[in-house]
Amino acid sequence: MTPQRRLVLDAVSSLGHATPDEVLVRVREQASGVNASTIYRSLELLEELGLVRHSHLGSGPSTWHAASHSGHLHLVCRSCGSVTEVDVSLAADLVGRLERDTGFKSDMEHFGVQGTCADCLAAARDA
Amino acid sequence: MTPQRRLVLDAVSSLGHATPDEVLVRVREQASGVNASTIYRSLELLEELGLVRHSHLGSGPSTWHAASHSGHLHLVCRSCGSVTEVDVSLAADLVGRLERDTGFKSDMEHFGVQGTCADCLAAARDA
DNA sequence: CTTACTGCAAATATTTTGCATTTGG
DNA sequence: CCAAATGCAAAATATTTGCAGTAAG
Repeated sequence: MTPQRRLVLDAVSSLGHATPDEVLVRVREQASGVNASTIYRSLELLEELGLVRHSHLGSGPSTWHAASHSGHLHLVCRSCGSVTEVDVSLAADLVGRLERDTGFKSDMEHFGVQGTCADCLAAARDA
Repeated sequence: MTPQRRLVLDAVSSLGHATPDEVLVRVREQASGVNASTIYRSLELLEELGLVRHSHLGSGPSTWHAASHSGHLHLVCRSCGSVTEVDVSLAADLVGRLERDTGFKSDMEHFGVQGTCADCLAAARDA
C-alpha cells in the first residue's frame, strides 16, 4: 500500500460516488504531483483487492465507492442528476424472478436506475 | 428524411442493439461515403422524432434500437456479453415500490441489468 | 540490487463541433 | 436561391499503455 494508493482509497471513501477525475482532484489536494494514470491503476488494483467498487450511474464516466459502502441501488435522476440510494433488498423480487425465469443472476448495484426524482416530477407539474 | 437518415433508421431497425460504430459499418455497406458524425447527428434527430431510442447496456458505447422494438429489460451477461430481453412488466413490482417509497419514477429500459447468464453460470459450475 | 510503482507523454476510443460544400425544396 | 444536411478535420473527453526514472524492501 503506497502513499498514492492510500490517498486514492481515502478519497473514494470520503467522496461517496466519485469519478476518476473527482478522485484525482481530491488526491491532489493532499499530494499535488499525482498523475491521472496512477488513479486509474490504483482504482483497478483496489477493486481487485475488494476494497472499492465501481458502478455505471449514467452515460458519463463510471463512479467509484468504498466496498464497505454497498448494498444499495442508485436512482439517477435524468433531470437534475441527483443520485438517491435505496436498499438493494427492494429489488429482491425482480432479481428472484429473473433468476427463476431465465437463470440470470443480476447484480442490481452495478448500474444505476435511470428515471426522474420526486422533486423534478413536482417541478414539472408546477410548470 | 434524407437518404442518410433513412439508411441509419434501416440499420438500427435491422441490427437490434447497435452501437453508433456498428450502425456506421452497416450504413456504409449501402453508401460508402457516409461520415461518423452524420450517424451521431441522425441518431439524435431520430430519437427526438421518437423513431429510435438508446440504452446503456454496459460500460462501452450506448446502443440504439428502433422505438417500435421496446418494452423490455436488457439482461447483460458480464461473462459472455450476451444480451437477453425480458418483458419490462417483470420489473413492475420494483418500479411501483420505488415510486411509492421515494417518488422516483424509473425507466428500467434505459439501462441494462448486469449479471451472469444461465449458460455462464453452468459453465462456471462445470469448471 | 531488483522488483514494483509512479509520472509523463503518447496512443486509443468515442463523441462533439466548426466550417466549407453540397443538396433538396 | 436559401435553409438545412453532410463530409471532413480538429477538438474534446475518457481511458490505456510504453517507457524511463524513482522508491521501497
